[in-house]
Amino acid sequence: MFAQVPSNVNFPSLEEEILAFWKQHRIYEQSLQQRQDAPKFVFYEGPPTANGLPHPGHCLTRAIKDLFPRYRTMRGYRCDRKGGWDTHGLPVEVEVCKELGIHSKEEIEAFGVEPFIHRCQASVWRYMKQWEQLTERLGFWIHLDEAYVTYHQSYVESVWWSLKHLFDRGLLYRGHKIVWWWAQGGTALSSGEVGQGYREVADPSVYIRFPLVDDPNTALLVWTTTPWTLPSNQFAAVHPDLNYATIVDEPTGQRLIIAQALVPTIAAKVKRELPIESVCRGSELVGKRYVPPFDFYYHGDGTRTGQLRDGGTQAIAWRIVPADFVTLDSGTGVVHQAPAFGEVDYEVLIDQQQRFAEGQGPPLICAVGPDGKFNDQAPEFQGRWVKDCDRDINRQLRERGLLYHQEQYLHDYPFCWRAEDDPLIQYPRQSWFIRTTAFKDQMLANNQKIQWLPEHIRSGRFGNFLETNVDWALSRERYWGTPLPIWVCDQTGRMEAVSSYDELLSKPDVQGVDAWLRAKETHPELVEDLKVHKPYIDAITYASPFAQGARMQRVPEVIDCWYDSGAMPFAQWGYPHQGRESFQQQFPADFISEAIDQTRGWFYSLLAISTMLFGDQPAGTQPAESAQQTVHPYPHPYQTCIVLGLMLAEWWESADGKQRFLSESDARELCSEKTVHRIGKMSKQLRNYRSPQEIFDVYGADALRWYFFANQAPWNSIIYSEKAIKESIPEFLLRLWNVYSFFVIYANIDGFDPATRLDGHAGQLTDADLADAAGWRPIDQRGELDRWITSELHRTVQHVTDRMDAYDNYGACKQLSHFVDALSNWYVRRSRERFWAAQTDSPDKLDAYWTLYQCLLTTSKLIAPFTPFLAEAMWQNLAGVFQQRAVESVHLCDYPVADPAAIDAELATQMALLREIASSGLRVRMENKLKVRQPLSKVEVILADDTHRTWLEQHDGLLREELNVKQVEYTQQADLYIAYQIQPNFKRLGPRVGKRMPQVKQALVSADGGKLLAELNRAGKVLLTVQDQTIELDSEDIQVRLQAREGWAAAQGDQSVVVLSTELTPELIREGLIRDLVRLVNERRKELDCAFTDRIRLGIVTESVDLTTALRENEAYVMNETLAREIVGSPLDDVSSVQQEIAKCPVTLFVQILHDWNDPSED
RNA sequence: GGGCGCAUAGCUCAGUUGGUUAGAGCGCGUCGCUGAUAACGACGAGGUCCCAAGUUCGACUCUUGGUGCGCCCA
Repeated sequence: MFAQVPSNVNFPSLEEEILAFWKQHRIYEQSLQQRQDAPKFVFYEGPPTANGLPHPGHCLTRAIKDLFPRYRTMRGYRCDRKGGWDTHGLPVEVEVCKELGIHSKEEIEAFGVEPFIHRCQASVWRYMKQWEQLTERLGFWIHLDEAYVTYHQSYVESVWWSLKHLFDRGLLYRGHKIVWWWAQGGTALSSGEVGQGYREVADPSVYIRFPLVDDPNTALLVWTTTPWTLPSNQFAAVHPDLNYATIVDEPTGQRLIIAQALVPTIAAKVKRELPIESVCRGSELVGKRYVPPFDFYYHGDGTRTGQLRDGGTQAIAWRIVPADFVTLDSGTGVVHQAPAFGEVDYEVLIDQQQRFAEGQGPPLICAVGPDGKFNDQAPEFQGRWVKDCDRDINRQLRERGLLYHQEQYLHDYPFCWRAEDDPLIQYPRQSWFIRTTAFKDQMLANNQKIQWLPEHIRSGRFGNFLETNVDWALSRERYWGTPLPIWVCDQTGRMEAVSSYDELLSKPDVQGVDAWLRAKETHPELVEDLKVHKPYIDAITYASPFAQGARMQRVPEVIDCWYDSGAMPFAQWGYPHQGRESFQQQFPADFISEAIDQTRGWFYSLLAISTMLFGDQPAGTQPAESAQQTVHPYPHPYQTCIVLGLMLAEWWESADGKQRFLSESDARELCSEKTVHRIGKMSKQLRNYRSPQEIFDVYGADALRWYFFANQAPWNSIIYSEKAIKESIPEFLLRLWNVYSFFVIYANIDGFDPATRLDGHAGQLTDADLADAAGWRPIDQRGELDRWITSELHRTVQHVTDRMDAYDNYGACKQLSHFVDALSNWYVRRSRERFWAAQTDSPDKLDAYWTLYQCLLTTSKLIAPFTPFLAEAMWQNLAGVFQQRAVESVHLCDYPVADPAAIDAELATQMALLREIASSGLRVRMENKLKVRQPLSKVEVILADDTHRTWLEQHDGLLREELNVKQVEYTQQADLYIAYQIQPNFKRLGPRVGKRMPQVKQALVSADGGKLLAELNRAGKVLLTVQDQTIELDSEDIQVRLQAREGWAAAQGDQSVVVLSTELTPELIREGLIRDLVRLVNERRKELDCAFTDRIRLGIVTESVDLTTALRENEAYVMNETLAREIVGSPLDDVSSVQQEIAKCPVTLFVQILHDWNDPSED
């Protein structure tokens, strides 16, 4: 016997039971164990950070990350799933700072770097519990207890190894980077932080004259909103392809050079005519020298020249340079360049430097200190905050006649998000870079080979990003991160990289290890991993190999935590210091997935690091002896990447936006005014989404998973809609559950127990496993309906595996839904009579049970990767009857394989046609208000073609039942009911008739369809004359449409027209009354909570003669349908009655349950 | 400002190498079914397939140019 299935199933509590079962029986571990020697399917976990709470977006990534490994495991692969945690970086530091109530780096240093990083290390585990709970509850199978952790010593040392590798090959170098700098706090801000702090402010907008050296009465006119950068001016940039005008400023007689297109704009600003004297191309201006507004640098270097690489000499600075970024959107078309304070300006400087021989080019000049105050190179302003000097600078320029025009300029400018009054400035900082640009071609080649989903990522967002690659700015001037493993000689400045802690300790005359030892003594609880972190690692010095008596000291920086995560393919194993074999086996990954925001994050860091370490090397790079690597063929380190869309929140808010509701019904109930439906970003502050835990508790993890998988392609953005999640229950989960429950109810009633019908091993309960069971017949011996649903099942298996092999979960889910619908709404619906049949062991009934049983077992395997809980619940019961003889869990089964022999395409077509006819029939009934309970004498069907007619005639039993008619006739007199409309088969004829298509169409449509078809049937072809040319058409060249004629109770489908006989005889009417009666009695049975098998006594009191007659004629039928042992025409004593109406006549029903009836064999 | 993506029913989305009647689910309405039943079925209303031009016998689909929205980057 199967366990009873509750009809009001509670999925969340069911799931909790399944979780306990998996844990107790170690199903996940077993699923790996039994694939011990199978081919690998490699999955990489993109590490989340556990110092924030998991939110719904993480559920999506974790669900997708679970789906494909589960699927591949069932398909016969071994898929190890090692977890991972990202633990370094600024967000962790910020969290700790919040906790301590401090902000700036000074405050951190005052607090002490040592206790600070202790807190960072503790903080990264703050929400560990919640993450573990979410992971488990969602059904995400992954080894969290063996997860890699980016701060672990072994991980850090792997990263060190890779950096040493790059350093030794000259790919890791020190340079400058222009950063958004919080001068008061002494720190750079990430772009995210900068983005938070934009505010609209009014800045001075000034137009300054830069007189030409050769022609002091002519000046470049430049525009800036940051006068304080003028003392650090190095160049003026023009666009080489723009036209520049020399204009005369009449009051002074001075000439000015500006972009020709901007002359009217400038003229409007100064409110006077600016006559153009001459025009030239920007390229003609390039190289001209000018006098900068301040001579802090100019007085020493103004005439200095340097050797150019391709011969000749040139002034190192204060001349016009070409630049493509110059636009006509604002300013004058001549752009002031202060490379210290702007990224593009800095690139101009680098370009210029590269034109000169080594050491001859322009240096970076910068009159401002890291504190944001002018330094000693601008003595006049020294010690003053730069922004405070704007006014004085302007006044001075005006006095010197250089300020041509001044106004106010409103624009967005970033301020520090932690100190609102502090404007940020762009500022050059020394930084370490990885020369990724040298690998651009290799990265592009690697990228070409990656299977991106969606595909456009390859040449789109990701490809473009690679095309515009700039060197990776690796270092961070922070505290909690992987320390940059480079030690520098305090005398020569020469450097070397170190690849492990042991290597460091083996250096000559190592000192400073005691810093860690002392810390460990005072805090024995400190984890050993901290010794490779700041400040302990900074304390370690050793004797320099470069100079006698010199010491090697580590550089102060830590690295970008994106590098950590990108190093995970090898660092998760501690490679190459350990885990060499694991790395070899688990590289590259077959599959990874994250959301689209990782394009420039993890997807890039993985690809860049892997390409540099394990890819082809660009010509000219020196292989490092220390790290000979095997070159792996592309793609690596991942072959397939699903790029998930963003997850959005849905909520309702009041017109003023003050009240927010998470569901429409709440909004209606709780808000008096009209509410607005909103879709937007998830926001912790707005609290515009429910926590995943709430969703699990109310709807369950399967509902959430199915919603994610089945509702849209994964790369589309997805709305975290509670309503839609809720709806996935009736749409799929409950529909399948009902079929399953139906099966169990009747199997138990009839005592259909597969376990008693089969001896020995039952295994995975495949067709082959069940073939020896008593009463089991091969599919081809079963009835049409059984063969049809089996064919549908195998077709579904085929399509689902095809889709899943292509990483298309959405397509796979559609197939699954379609199958469950067919199973529920056609197979079970049309088979009900067979399950109710009295004889419990007729071959037909057993066929029905075996067929449905096998469909359900296979479905539970098919859905196992998608909705693992429901799949397991079904398996535990359906296979559970075999106890130890069957596989313990559906997740230990192989994924079903389609048997092509079981797929019957013709039968599928025929059944589809049958369903179309049934559907049309129901429609005619409705249009003519003939309810289905009223039997009708006849339905006539006209087919568009006769191919399947014989089959249909043989299977009209289904139609008779479904449509409740006595007779189905495939009529010969089609012309009476329908007209044929002939259309060309455009796809087929298009290439043949081309431009004549409109005429062909006209000819066909206006022809007599009936005649044309008759001719076609007779001769196999017809001739059509169009524009004096004859075209021969065969039956495939045309499409036939049927059109029901007016005046009949008819409905048309694609392939058929159904005509209903609406004539009602008294006999038919009486039969209809009986069907009504049966329904009312059964409704009463239900009210009385009858068991399915309870027998009753029935009393019927009515004055309707028709009904009484009908009852007399159909007594046996009524008794059978209602399980009545006796029917009387009078009230039953002590039995409560119900008052009903049949055909507008009052009827009183008495239903008495016969509890003493206990012999099921009697019927 | 640049890159990428999206735009189809009230909502969320499909739409397969261009083929002439553009679909699904939900929602809404009507009707029906009823021992799977807090399910289910049928039908209906609802579409300038964002706009414009082009290519073509034929464009939701291809090309170009716009408009709007989103994301990433500046």
